[in-house]
Amino acid sequence: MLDRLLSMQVFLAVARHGTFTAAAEELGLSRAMASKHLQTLETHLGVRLVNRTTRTTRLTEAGARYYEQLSVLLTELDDVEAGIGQDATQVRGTLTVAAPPGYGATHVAPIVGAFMRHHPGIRVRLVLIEGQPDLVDAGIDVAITVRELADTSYIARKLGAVRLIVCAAQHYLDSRGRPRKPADLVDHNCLIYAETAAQLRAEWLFRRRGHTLPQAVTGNFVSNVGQAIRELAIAGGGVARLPDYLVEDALKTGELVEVLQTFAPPLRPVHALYAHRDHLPAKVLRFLEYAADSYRGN
Amino acid sequence: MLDRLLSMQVFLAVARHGTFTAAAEELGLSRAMASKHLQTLETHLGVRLVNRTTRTTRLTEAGARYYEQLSVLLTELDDVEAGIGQDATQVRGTLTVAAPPGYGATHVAPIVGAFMRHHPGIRVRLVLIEGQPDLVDAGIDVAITVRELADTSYIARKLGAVRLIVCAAQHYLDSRGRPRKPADLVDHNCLIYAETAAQLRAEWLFRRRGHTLPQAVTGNFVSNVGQAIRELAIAGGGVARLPDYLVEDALKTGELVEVLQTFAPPLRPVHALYAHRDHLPAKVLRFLEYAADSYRGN
DNA sequence: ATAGATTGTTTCTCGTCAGTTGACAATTAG
DNA sequence: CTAATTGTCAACTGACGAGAAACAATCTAT
Repeated sequence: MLDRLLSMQVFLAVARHGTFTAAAEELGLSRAMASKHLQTLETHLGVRLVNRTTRTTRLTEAGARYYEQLSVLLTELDDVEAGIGQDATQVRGTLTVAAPPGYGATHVAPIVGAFMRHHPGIRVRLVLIEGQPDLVDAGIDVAITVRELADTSYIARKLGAVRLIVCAAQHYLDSRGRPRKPADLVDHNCLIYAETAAQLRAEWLFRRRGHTLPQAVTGNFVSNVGQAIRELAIAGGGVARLPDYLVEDALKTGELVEVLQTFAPPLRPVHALYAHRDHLPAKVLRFLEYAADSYRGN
Repeated sequence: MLDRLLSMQVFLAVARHGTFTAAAEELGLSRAMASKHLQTLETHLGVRLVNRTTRTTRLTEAGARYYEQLSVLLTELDDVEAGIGQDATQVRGTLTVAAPPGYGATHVAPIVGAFMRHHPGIRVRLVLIEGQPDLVDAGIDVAITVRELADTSYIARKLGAVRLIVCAAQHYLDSRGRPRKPADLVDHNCLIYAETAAQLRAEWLFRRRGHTLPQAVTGNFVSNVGQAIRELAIAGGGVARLPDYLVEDALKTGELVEVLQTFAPPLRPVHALYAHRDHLPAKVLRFLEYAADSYRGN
């Protein structure tokens, strides 16, 4: 089957030039193929479109009508394709970014805001959500995560890392004692962050003599909301392990005090996740670049 | 290259059904081909149109916009094609018929008129012209001829025949004598019909003992307009050989008298000529049938 | 848990058809 | 008359469209 769209273009070219040879040349075809295309089109429609002798071509009545209607339709189609194609080169439309609530509000939102100032036409939907949603289902273009990568098929681009800080309120430490080494945590009430909040135990990683070793901890509280853990820790509820962005204010004001700093737990990576890498629209590509630059620049 | 139009239809079907399998089934393709079509389309546009996992499909922003615009364009295209296709089945538009002036006015015009009464929507342009014009150049759908077929590439359909009548005015015969056999014509002033009016001589065919024999004739008048020859003959200008439809009135009134009737010259065929036989519009097909029926019925 | 069903994609193979080339018939120009 | 140009037809060939089967991912059901 010949490409019907090409057949139509052949017809339009023949109608415009009045000759198969010129039409074929314009479209980069041989005369023979131009002839075949028109014949196919006529058979498809069941109507002769062009009366032709060896020296003359002339549109039939049906051909003239077809020409008028088809030429506007095909130019409209070109316009549509050109308009759609701009998504590949121009930042426009709505960009949907997902991020964890705390980190999103403090770190992602400023980046998004600056990105929007650079691209006035863009609209952004910032979704603050715990856990790792299905990007396609939720219509998310880019998801920012601050956890180790799960086993997904998403594409990940590393943006930076956050430090996990073990900390507690000063008055909690005064009453319960300050841990000096990771093993001391077994005597403390540890506030645990967990996605599936079924267990009241966890393993926190610490660096010791060049090795990363897990330390089992338990406590009376578990949550998938980091801010809840922070508030509980400030209230003296126990020892928390939280990312720096959640606690840096509290550390400055003295509401929380860092402990076990010399056993610096490994950095937790910040990734941008997206569902695929084919034909990404410009809004996504540019935002990924902008976010990466922001992390490098800070 | 995959058929781009089909790729678009695949995209629309996927958008509508939300699944490749259903879309492929609707279009009679395999899942594999549906997938390829969409990929090709996305590559062509440079934009991803459908985000898909193994269980979910969801239009991207560009895809949603493309769907809206494309669906109306493709239905418009269908409408156009359906409208054009009607030329193959419905009698409509303008039918251009060519005929010799005399014969056209007396015989073709009535047929055309009856045809128009049967098809109220049709418009007819009846071109009365001597000679044999280029059908394509002149935009003629059907040409009626009353001559032997020239060596053309046109398609001919025989409609009937006219009798060539040799005749003269009575007072001419009284003064110059009445021819009794074809050879007697050499003593008469013969009025000659000729397309290319260069020669004052011609050969008229007569039937004699089962054979058709030419008789050379000459005279002082030649024309490519039959009616002019008739008027000159009525005025006593000489012997004319004219088709029956031109002289039947004059024969009834006695203005002209037939001679050499027993040597009945061969019938001259009436043909309908048209330029091609592929994809004839209904207006032409039906008119050809109608004209043939009219000749058979009379 | 485990197996089965269904999704979209990939890989591979095969047969066909799109497209070039070259000749042909018809026509015009010079 | 020759030369050039028209659209079309016929033959050839290489690429690519299309189906089958395997695969990876996911949901359902037992």
